[in-house]
Amino acid sequence: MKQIRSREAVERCIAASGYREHFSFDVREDTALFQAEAGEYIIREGIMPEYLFYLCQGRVKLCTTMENGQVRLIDFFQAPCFIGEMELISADGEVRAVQALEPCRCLALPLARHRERLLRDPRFLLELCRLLAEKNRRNVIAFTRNQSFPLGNRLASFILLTAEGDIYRQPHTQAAEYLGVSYRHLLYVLADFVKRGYLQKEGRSYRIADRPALERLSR
Amino acid sequence: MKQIRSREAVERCIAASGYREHFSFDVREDTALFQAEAGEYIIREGIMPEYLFYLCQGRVKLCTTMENGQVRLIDFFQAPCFIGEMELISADGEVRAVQALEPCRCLALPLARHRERLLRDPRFLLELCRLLAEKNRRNVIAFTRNQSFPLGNRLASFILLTAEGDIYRQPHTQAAEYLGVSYRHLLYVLADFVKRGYLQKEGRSYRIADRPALERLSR
DNA sequence: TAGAAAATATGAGATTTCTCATATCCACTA
DNA sequence: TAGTGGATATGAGAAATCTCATATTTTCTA
Repeated sequence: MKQIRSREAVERCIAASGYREHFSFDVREDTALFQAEAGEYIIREGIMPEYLFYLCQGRVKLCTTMENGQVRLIDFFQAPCFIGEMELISADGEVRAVQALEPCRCLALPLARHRERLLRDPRFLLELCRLLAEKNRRNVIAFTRNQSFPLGNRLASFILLTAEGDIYRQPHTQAAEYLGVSYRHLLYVLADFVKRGYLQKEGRSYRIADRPALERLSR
Repeated sequence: MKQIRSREAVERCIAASGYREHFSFDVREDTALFQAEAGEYIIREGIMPEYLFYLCQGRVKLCTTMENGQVRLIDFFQAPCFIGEMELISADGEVRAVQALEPCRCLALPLARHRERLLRDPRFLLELCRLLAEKNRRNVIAFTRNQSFPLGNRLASFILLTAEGDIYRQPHTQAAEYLGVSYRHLLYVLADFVKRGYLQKEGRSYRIADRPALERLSR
């Protein structure tokens, strides 16, 4: 992850993202700005992050490694949102990896200097409560909705969510895990999408060939 | 819901449940104690509660009514936990019903007098953040785990979770919705449980006849 | 108290999804 | 460079689950 030192760029991100409103003290001076390319890690699994991040541009995915070594996709987030806030508030839980899905910009507040203050800042904490409650609500809705649709629909959403431009390219193993279906079945439905002309296979990735169709399916 | 006025009973609940540790100010004096019987509502849908509750004994379920009038089960909670905290922090969201599954005792802090203070109390807010983060984690685990098991396993958990004593009696429509399967299929699997001797049908409710088997299934 | 609406129940056939077996391709390492 | 492990791929049959059709029973209400 590359730091962007241009003060002007930092200020622009801060101003455009509503970042400052989440705190009751002035965070501007100590806030750094990072740029992560697609595939790059913003938080590495198991390593307590040194910053509280605020994603102000881009999309990321959250993963964890299971006992058997398999990587499991957990969730997706898009700007604007905090990253690393779970690690901040409950230092006991495992640290899960956050990886950029496309070029991302993150504001970053160093925890070494601000952890204590954040954990005592009622404005920040109330904001966080609200965001967590909102996330909960979204999860419940997404989940209950998901359950009731066959894979075709959920896969369409997943492709649109994770595609970079027109290219879909996620490890099938992870995708199948995340979508809660067998590897085999995922391949069936992907093949079906190709047959219907929604996707075009290009080596080991897929090009979105009929975006409206996918959007219709994902509703 | 009946108020229990015995000061001694209130103090016992407060002491036994770790209630006071969630606040940085003294809540003891203003805290009331309520008793809810099975089936009774602790929070009614759409009506902003007048208290922040803290469940110190019993299990409850969270429901909401959808546009078409159907009632949808969302989640279950057991003591000790807050009830009505989502309504407190984000006053915009709809208020969802909380109903006792068995006799419950709830400590209750009147919001009229304490809302502002709670929303500015860093200790309470940090606690809440932690609980919400924990709930998130649990949800994610439950969701992803659920997805990968056939109904038999999930139904076993569901029966053990919602049974009152040895009697299972939930509206099939709600159960099917919650478990994410069709009404028809739920009935198939219930019939199968009866055939295998896990359950005994008694009129329109079911008696748990082989708890170990259900526990094994629910793992 | 008759009739309507909702919950319970069951059958039959169609879809979705799973398991297992097997083969190829690719990257990495000894 | 041969070999190993992992991801990709595909087939075949079985299991899980759905949809639709249709009764029966309960509950509510006019």
